[in-house]
Amino acid sequence: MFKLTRKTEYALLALHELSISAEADVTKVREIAEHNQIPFPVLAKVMQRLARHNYIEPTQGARGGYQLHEKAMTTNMWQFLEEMEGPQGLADCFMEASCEQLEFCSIRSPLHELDRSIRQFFYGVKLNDVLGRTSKSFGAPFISGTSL
Amino acid sequence: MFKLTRKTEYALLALHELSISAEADVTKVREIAEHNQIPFPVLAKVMQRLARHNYIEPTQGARGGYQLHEKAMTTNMWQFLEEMEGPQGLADCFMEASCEQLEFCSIRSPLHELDRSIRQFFYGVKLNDVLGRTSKSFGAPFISGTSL
DNA sequence: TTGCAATAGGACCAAATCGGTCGTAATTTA
DNA sequence: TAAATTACGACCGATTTGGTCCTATTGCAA
Repeated sequence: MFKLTRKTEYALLALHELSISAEADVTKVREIAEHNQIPFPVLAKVMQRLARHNYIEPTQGARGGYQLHEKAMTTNMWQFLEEMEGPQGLADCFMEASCEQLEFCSIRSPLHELDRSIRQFFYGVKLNDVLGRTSKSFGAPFISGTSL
Repeated sequence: MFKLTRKTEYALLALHELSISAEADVTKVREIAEHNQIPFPVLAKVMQRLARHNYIEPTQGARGGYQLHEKAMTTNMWQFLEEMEGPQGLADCFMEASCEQLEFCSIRSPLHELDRSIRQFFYGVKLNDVLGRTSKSFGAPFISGTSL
């Protein structure tokens, strides 16, 4: 239920590699693929997706490659995950509008509450945190109003 | 990435229905299936799984059915999810032991930290909370040590 | 004791998702 | 022009998921 897809892992690895290379450098996909043992064609498409969402800047042609968009590093993880893997949520009825038995669903309201607090949690995590460029700890999240 | 499987939803619906019926009653799977528009054979197996993990108590034979184990209501959601859907984690290397490039992985440590804090979050959510039998709110979880 | 209603559980299937390959354009440098 | 690189769609195989079907097994009740 919580596993990152392979492509999201690849995206994180690639962003990490870009983040530790000199800002002025363009890095070739092939290099990143080799360093991280990722099949080149797969990573290539991951990079295109990252570029479409402005996490990185492509340079085409020979001597081309990608550069990091620094501002992407402060993006929160929920947005990142949705841009990498599509709309997220505990249940379809929290993403698409419809569920036939919406009105009869006995657990919708508490589940929706849980869904919201998961989102809140991930809003607070920035890409930077996950790329290990800070020494910050996520700490132990807690639920206000409930006993742990 | 975060979606509950259908079977987990079914399990929650069933537990909810058992939780609002009289304690002494045994409830038939067929009833629960009809009330919630769940295919009977599917729900039947979900119930068996719930029983195996002691969330409910089966009574076999004619006039049989299931009863809620009250103590299950205080089970935390992480345990519940793992018992319904199997081992959970952000990446395989946090569940199974091995990953070929473990030592080279540049993002393992921060991801592991994130994984841990997600677990902590779900440890704090009890089945009771998700079944809507309390009016508790999950509140907004936060990450200590990071700026939101 | 026989028949029915219920849980127990395995075998199987179709659809969706996921991870990956391949082929072909478009773009830029040398 | 040739080579290197990103851009992108079509396709494939494996796995997961949601579901059906069939056959025990158990226990109540006529």
